[in-house]
Amino acid sequence: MRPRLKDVAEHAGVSIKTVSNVVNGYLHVSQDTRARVEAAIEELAYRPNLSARSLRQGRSGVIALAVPDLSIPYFAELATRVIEVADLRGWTVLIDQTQGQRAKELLVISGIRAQLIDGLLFSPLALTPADLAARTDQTPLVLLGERVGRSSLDHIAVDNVAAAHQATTHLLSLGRQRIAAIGAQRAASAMTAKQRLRGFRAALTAQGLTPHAVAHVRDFHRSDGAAAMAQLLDSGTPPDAVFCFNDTLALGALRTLLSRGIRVPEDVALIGFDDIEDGRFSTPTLSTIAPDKAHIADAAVTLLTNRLTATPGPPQELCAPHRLIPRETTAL
Amino acid sequence: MRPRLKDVAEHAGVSIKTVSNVVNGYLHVSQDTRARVEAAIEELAYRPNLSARSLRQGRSGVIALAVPDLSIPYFAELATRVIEVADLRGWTVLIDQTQGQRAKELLVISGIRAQLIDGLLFSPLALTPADLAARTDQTPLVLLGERVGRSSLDHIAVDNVAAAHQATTHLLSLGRQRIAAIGAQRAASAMTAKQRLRGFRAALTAQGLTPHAVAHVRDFHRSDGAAAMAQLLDSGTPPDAVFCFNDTLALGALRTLLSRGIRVPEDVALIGFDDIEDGRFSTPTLSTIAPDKAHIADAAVTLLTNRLTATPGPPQELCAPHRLIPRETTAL
DNA sequence: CTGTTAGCGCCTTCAC
DNA sequence: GTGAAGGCGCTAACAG
Repeated sequence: MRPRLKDVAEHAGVSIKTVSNVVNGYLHVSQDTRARVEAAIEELAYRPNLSARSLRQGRSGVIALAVPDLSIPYFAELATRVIEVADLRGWTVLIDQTQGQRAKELLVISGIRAQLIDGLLFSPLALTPADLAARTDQTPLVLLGERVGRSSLDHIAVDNVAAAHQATTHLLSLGRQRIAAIGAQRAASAMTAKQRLRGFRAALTAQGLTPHAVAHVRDFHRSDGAAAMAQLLDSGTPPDAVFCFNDTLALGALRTLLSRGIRVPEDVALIGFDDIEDGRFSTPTLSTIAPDKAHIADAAVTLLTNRLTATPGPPQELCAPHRLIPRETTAL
Repeated sequence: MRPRLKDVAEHAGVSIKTVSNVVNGYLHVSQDTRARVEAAIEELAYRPNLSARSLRQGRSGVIALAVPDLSIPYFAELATRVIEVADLRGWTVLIDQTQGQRAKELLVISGIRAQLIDGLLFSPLALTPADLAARTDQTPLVLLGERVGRSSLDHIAVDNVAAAHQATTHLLSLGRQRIAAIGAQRAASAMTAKQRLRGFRAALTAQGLTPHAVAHVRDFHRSDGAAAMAQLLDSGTPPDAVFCFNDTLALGALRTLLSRGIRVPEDVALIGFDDIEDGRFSTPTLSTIAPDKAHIADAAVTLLTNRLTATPGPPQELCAPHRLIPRETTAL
């Protein structure tokens, strides 16, 4: 049996409360008593029962991070940051993977982890505004990535329209004219793809151009990018530049181009989005838009912390910085 | 205030026990009563308090997965699998990142999460056998990856020596003679590197050869692989084949080779270890040893589940399957 | 500065 | 098939 507070108290010859005071770092304990209690804790290898503490205090110190899939580099890198930041602030992070499936995403916001988690960081893919609006669970929630409709929820994301505009403008600055996009999605909930597509179109329109082509994908995976690029190449005039809506799509597209002997960037320039580690070591290295992931993670945890401690205020919509990182796939 | 079991009971006009029976799916509840209770649960949006349940039952349904860093693709892919498998068996997974730092790894096995987690899956990097032997916490623990000394702990890993032998033999089968390794590590705790080095040496010795070179690295990151390859190329005769102790090292090495105009595999053949997604889309695609990650994740969760439910038996040492996947970096 | 008491919400035991 | 009572281990409130 694990030792309890009571056991430590008996062992040290003090009351339960005193042990509790020592464990929780309260000040008003004499040097001598403290030392005796600490010795008893050490000797019995006492560890506080976090379930009991959580029940008593009404908070567990655990938050959940719900993402589509950790094997997607962007989410893995984001999770890394979130866990780091959370750890610094004394939170423990539990991970839920939704695979972007609406059923699983609904479960995540249904309060399935009631009183196990104090708050939830959530990057939804399939939820509709109605789904979020219909939520009854009261667990504080912060959305990462696109706002899902006009939800009145805390939220942190990059400005996708502006970033996509910037990526496209970068391709235009190379003198390219036949600019295609890879990554459009038909689902009504695919806000990220829609916003990046909007920025892409706007940048072209500003120069009096129209998209050379817009390839749709199912997911943002390498294989989708590879297939989409193959399709672009097989149907009519090839593009001379492509904006891929994320880096994994771009790396898949790059693979297709190189395997067909098409030179990058000479024949086709390429830019992605996310700045994942892979793109810094591909050949050629991948130009990209880098969202400030550390900022996103930090802001997300901060928003949640505020919801849990500060007075309730209106939902916050924060915008994380991003920057263009030109690399070899757009080097002249 | 969140509704409690008692509130639901009053609302439905039954006792607490009956509601509890419904919530926990017990059978002996009449159809009618069950329906009334379910309606009340729905109406009040009742969710069981998991902290209270956990305190009462002595188990939380949460396990921890402790890995060095989720932004390392191998661990991200492993975590994905672990979370999936755990979810299927009703476990929730919480992640601890150690950065391979001994202090953090010690914290992980110190029982810091006592009674919050029911068990721990742990992939240590820096711990010594003595550290593990000195552990006092009783939380069931399963080690992933190399055995740390002769610890009597549950454990699942691939046979690194055999796998490294196989990778090296594959390079030899191409007729290469000047075969180098990248990934040796000096730390006494670096069991993975030591075992792969052993398999590498053994395969060469079996053919009457000696290593052309053995490059040491600090971490198994792309940048370490790139730097190590640069060093190999700058010091004497270049190798004609290289076994990198993991895929990220190999992708870093590949970057260095290609950026110097060295042809892969014509001039230098390359093989990695882990079979991460990136290697399937690099140009050229990366030959590798693929550990069966799904098997590892499944076995790990199974070992832990057994510890938590079955009678205590001797620690199990399981070996996960692996296979050689030849791709373009070793294609003749 | 230290001790006592009550109760967080749930599930299990024992009645009925 | 359902109801009542007690306690899991902890901390807050209140004494002393």
